[in-house]
Amino acid sequence: MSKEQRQEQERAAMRNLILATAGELVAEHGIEKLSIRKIAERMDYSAGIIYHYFQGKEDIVEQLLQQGYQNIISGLTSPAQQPAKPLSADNNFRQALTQFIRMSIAQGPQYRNVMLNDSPAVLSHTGVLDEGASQKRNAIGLLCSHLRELGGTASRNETDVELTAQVIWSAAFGLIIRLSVEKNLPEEQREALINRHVEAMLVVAQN
Amino acid sequence: MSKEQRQEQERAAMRNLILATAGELVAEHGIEKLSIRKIAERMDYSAGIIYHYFQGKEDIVEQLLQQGYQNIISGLTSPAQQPAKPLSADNNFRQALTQFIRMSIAQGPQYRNVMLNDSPAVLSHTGVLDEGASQKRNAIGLLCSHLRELGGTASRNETDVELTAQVIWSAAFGLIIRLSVEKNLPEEQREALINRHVEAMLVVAQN
Amino acid sequence: MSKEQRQEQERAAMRNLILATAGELVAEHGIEKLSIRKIAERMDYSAGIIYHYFQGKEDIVEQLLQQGYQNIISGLTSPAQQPAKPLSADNNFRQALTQFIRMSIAQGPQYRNVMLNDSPAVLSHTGVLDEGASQKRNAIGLLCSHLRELGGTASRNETDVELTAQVIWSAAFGLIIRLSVEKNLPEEQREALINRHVEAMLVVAQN
Amino acid sequence: MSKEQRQEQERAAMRNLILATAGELVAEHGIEKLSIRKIAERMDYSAGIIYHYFQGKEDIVEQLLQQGYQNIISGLTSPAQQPAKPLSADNNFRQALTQFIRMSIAQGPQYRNVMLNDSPAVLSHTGVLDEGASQKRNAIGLLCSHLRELGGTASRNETDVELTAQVIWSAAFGLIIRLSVEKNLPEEQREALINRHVEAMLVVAQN
DNA sequence: TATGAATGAGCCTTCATTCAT
DNA sequence: CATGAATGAAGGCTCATTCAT
Repeated sequence: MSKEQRQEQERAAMRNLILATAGELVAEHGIEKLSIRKIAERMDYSAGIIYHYFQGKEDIVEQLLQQGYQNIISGLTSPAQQPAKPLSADNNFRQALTQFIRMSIAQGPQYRNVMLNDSPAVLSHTGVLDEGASQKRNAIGLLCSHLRELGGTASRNETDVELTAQVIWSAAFGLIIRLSVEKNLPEEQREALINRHVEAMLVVAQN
Repeated sequence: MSKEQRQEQERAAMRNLILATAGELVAEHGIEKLSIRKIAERMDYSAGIIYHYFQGKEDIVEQLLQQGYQNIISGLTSPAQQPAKPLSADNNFRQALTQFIRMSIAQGPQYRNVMLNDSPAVLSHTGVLDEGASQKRNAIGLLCSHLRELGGTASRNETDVELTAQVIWSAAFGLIIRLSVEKNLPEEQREALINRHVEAMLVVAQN
Repeated sequence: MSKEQRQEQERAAMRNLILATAGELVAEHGIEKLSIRKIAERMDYSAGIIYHYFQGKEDIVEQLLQQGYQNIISGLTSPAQQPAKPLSADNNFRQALTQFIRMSIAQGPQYRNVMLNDSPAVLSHTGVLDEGASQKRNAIGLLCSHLRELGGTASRNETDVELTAQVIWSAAFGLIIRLSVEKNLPEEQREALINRHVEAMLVVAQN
Repeated sequence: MSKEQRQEQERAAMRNLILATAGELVAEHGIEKLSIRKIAERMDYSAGIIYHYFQGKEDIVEQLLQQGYQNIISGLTSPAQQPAKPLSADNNFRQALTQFIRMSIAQGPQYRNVMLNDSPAVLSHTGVLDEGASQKRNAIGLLCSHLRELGGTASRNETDVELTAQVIWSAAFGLIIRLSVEKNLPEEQREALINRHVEAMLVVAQN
């Protein structure tokens, strides 16, 4: 058993090494330029060996996207779940949204790769606009909680809350993508935009 | 002259056919998979002939993007410039924003190709987040006008107005992209999201 | 008749234009890079028309070489045949050889193209080393005359004179080619080499 | 180790096979017509494999030239350095020059490829006409030694000796190239020309 | 006479993938 | 487990040549 376990572990380690290396290359040159050979070359392995650990290039790309998705998800939810010190509802919202934006930007190019991918397989993990998303997506669910906490929600039914959360989420998404596309903006302008965005969304949330 | 005209026309027709075919392929498999050979194959022509009409692949891609860009631009400005009957400021804003969203969506995949392209050449036409964008981008400039009209602007300086316009623009951008990625949403949900978005942005604009 | 003549003349003019243009291109980029399209482009004609005047690329190249050969030949013989003022036999030889070298260099790249071409067709015009060349090649014949004039020939039979002429000719040829290959030599060095060469060959001729 | 060695050897063998095949093709159709595909085709391999052994076409051509260059160099220097039995200065010169000519001719087409190549990279190894070449080129240096030994040098300064060596070298070069271009000369004529050339150059050297 | 459309072959190169070892 | 040889397809591009007009 010990032997089998070790083998299993080594296999997993190799798979991770491959994925990590692939990730680096994607980050550097974009997913379209990714090639098995380049992965192997950077790992100082031969190209053939990769086929012992993955079925082919598609397999690797798929795993990469899923992994990317998990990073994104975990990056989003964990901090929000731990508001070290409960602040006012306003500030809770501000902090959660800001963190959402900053964490997403921090993901780098992977965020774009994942969130702009429209293959059904990926979308089943990343879709947020369908009715009922608040149940399936932590991010939307969390936003709904914030909205309820902020009170302007008295007159709203559940559907309305969810729609508002989706609108806020996609607004943030737009800013994140835009900042990633217009990648040469001065730091100050980026900050100003994020701040103005958060304030604007707070107004939406309160209304 | 008639002859020359006909020739010129045929030449233009061929160029358009090539661009259209390229457009199809891009819509189907993404711009990265576009290849001269595939264009020719789908047109039932030999690959070489394409070099009679374009200088190379780059040329084609560029034309494709510019064409896309021009559609987008014209889609944006013209309707807003013709508010058939001046309505209330509120409704003006609602209508302009809704049209902006719908027109962008109507562009189809080309909108994504253009607006997510981060090459400097394209960005010089599509960038909207830098300081001073209200002077260079009709869309931002128009939004600024709307914001001033809506009054909540009393306390705002010019910079603030621009920032708000940029925040609203990128929020709409996020929704548009999201709707294009999550392309299988039910019609009703799409409508609900757009409506909720417009109302939310109105609140932002008035505030 | 007048009409036919005119046509014939125009046809010849066009052929010459094509050959001249091809010659330019060869001089600029080497014969290997010559292409029908580039000829046509530089002439501001379409590529197809060239096939009205020549059978194909090979045809053009062949004509070009022959023309080049004729330039070379005419360059060589005419000045030597007109020693304006008869000098001493020594100086006659010096002048003839120097002119041979300078004229050949003046031909530019065409000299190399022609004289290094080893196709039978070209060789039948440019070969100088076979027995009896003094009868068929003006250059060798002329050198033989000079050798006889210079006297050291008393002890030589005809074959020996021809061999000596061929040795001198190929020695000059070697210098010419070398100067064309080592194209960045300082002017002074070139002159020094030519002078030393001529003096050396004079010694050979006198001996 | 045995295994590694074998692999290394096989790799080298393949590289040599490629270079040899390339050499054949160059000899047959000239270096300008050389193509990766043709090399592979003649080897009964696929074109791609060649990129396992060489970085690209340029790499192959370079190796080919260097190989040719080294053959030429080694052919030149070694015999001259081993005058088995010191003969008279006259005969030393005769033997050295004859060997130089015969060895160069023995190189076959490669000699032409190398010595007529005017790219700076190659010229830096093959240039012989610049001032000071006697220090950098064994062939010229050796000729200078011979010239000094032959005595006629009393009245010559160093520059003059070098120039004479260069003139003799380029004369031999001319004969070599000419014999390679006029490749169908009868054997006897070739021999007669070489002999006459050597005698003529001896006169130059002695004078 | 002259054009421009069109083709098919060829070029160099990269790549995913397979396989014997 | 790991390698390196090998292939076949694909990609961008240039070219000689043909042909209808």
